[in-house]
Amino acid sequence: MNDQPRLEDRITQAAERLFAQEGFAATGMRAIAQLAKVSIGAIYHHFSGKEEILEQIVREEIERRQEFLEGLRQRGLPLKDQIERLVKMHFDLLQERGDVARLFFRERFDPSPSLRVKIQDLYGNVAGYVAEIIKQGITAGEIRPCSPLLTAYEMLGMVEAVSLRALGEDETAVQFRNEGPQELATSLWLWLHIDRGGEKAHA
Amino acid sequence: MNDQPRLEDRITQAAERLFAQEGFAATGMRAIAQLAKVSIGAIYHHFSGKEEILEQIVREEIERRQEFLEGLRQRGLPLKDQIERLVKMHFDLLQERGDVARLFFRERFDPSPSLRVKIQDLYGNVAGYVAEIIKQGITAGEIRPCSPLLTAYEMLGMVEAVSLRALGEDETAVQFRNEGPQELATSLWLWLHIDRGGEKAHA
Amino acid sequence: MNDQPRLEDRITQAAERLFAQEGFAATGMRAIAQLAKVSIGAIYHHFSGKEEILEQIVREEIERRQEFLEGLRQRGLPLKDQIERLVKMHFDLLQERGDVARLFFRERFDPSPSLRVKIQDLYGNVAGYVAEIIKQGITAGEIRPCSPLLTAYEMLGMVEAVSLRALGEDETAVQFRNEGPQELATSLWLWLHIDRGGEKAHA
Amino acid sequence: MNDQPRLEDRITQAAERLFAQEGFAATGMRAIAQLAKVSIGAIYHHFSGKEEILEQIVREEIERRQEFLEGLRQRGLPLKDQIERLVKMHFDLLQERGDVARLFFRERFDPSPSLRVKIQDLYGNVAGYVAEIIKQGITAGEIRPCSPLLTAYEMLGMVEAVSLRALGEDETAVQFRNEGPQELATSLWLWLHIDRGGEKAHA
DNA sequence: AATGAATGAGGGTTCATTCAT
DNA sequence: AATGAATGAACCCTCATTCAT
Repeated sequence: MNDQPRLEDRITQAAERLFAQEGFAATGMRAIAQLAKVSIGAIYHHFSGKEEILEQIVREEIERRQEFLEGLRQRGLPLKDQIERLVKMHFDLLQERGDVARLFFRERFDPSPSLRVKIQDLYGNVAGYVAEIIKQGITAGEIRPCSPLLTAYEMLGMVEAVSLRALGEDETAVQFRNEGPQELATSLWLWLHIDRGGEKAHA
Repeated sequence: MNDQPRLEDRITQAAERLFAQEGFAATGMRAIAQLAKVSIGAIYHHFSGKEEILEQIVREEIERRQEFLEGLRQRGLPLKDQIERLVKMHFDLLQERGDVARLFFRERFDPSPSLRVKIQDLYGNVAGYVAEIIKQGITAGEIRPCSPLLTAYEMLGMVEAVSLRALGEDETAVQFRNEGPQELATSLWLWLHIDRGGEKAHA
Repeated sequence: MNDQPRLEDRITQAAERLFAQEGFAATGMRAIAQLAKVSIGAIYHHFSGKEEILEQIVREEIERRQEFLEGLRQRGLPLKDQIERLVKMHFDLLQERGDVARLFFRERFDPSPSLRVKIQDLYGNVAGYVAEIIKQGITAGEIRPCSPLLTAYEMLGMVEAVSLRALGEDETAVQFRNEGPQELATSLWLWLHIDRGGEKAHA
Repeated sequence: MNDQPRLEDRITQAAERLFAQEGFAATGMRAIAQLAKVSIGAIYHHFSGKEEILEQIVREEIERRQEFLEGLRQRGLPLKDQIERLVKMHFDLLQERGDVARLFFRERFDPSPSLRVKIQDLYGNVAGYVAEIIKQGITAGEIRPCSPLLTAYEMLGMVEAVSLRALGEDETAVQFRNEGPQELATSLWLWLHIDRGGEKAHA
């Protein structure tokens, strides 16, 4: 029975998949128990209820992204590269963990406050980090003056909209998947940075 | 008995509010009936089921936006003004019809295909229209060459991200509500248009 | 709109078909209204409810059979022929009006007393008539002494069991349909009549 | 809590009674739960739905009768005794398990195929067994040549018709209950067997 | 720690019937 | 006579959760 990771992880992994595929509301505890090969009772030994499972998933995802962002920050890369990587992170996460990404997009507007707040925390967290980058860019004279946080939301919104549209299998999705990351990175840089020393911004 | 709008409208209005506040899945027919002051049976007399109520809400919203977009197109405004108005439309819709907006943002990623498809249709519809504007701008030499559809999604994503963050009552939300529309319009124009005749784009 | 028989008949005909095909409980008033091309309200103008429609169907069927039995009685046929015709009547009714026959077999045991009583009346009526024939046969010395009513039920049971098994489309049903009437008539006569004057009963 | 039989049996017993008294379609799960003194949920814990309860009832009844028939066959009784006991079995089952008998008679013609097929299986099973007895009787020269299956249906039909009429409390029912079994056994034997060696069949 | 039988409120939907028109 | 919108109780079933084992 221990041929798998810890029982708690089996539960969150099963739940993650089902929440994303079927929806949080539509996923039953029985389904989670079945997929995790665990008894229903066992779930309630580790979690106080369905919502707590989701909370744990969110918490783990927050940590995962924070680690990524922290790593990015510490590398001291040029601004342009940092932006490029941020964009890439979104696309990669959507490919590797598309289920959970979709789950987040959906539950971000969940009516249950406790849940929504946690997911929006994650979002605010990422936005805050991006805003920080922008602020530094402004200070360094690389980015045109603007409201860092507002601009961060704009950036994230752009990336998300394209990423999400890239999820399907239709022609547009495929195109977006192929061209999206590069196009986004170029667009963003073009939009943010200050054209110095006569270089043509739109060259 | 006719001191209220048509029964069908009372139902959709009640459903709209509840779907947005509680979620589509979490909203019961009984709750809709109660809020609409209608018997459950009456709902089924006008709609084949819960999903059809949502369909109607979506359909109406599509029509509402299409009318707006059509009106915008026919006015023959300068490109910059069109974009400004598009942005404003989003913000206004979020204030006047915040419920339905939230509903759409949430259910856009619902796993139930019938639901998702309907809402994504609305989104694709708007995106298509924006892409059309962009294409015309490119032809007219006012907008830098780019993939119109991808850029449309970027635009909509930017506006949405800011609009959504502007929904709450915290300090940031208030700020976004005040500065957002103008900032977005400026940003977008700055980002899209071609700097001609020696004007400084970032002046 | 009067391109059909009386509205009342349209209703009973539609109901008859649906009751037989779908079951009494499973048939909705809306379905009857639809098939009869009549409004629901109109049905309630002519019948007090669903049960009364069934009652009317039963009543009509009772009359139909009573007419047949009355006609048979008045013809003064030899006993053997009367039995032959009784058997044939069952088979014919099952072919021509199989729906309603099945309906009767089913609802004969319906829990609703008012309904059951009516259908059992029909059955008792037919049994009484058959018992009468048997009694006359005994008096005439053509039929062996026996309890006429009990024997009548035995006879009807035999015929019914074979008729019902003959309803399907499987091999056995087809065989029963082909051989049943003759075999039943022969069997019955063999079973009932007194072997007089040295004729071989089992010849 | 275990002062009663197994919960599953309580459910089938309650359902059996209600199905018979009220009809399968007219019996609600709530009523079953109430009579069985069980929660609705518990029913669904043991059965996949209402139909499965019926299935189980049918299955048990099939087994009960098969055991009886198997026991009868293995006793190696004279043919006449076997028939006598078959008839008696029907009457006894109608007294001891009148509910389920009525249930079967009614639902045998239910339009829902899944239901009908299950019950007709039971019937075909019994008929097949009776046909087997008849076939052996023919081979042994004790029964006149005939189509065994058709004759089996005739036999069962006779017995059933009398049994059913014997169910009520009116005068005829009482009479049938008293005289029926003997009269049926005598009739059947008279009808089936070959008069050998000059005995008078109708003596 | 782990099980899974049991709970019963609530899910969406259908129904026979009523009644204003 | 005829309509069909409206009613709300009842339908079968699923749910998250509890608890004796």
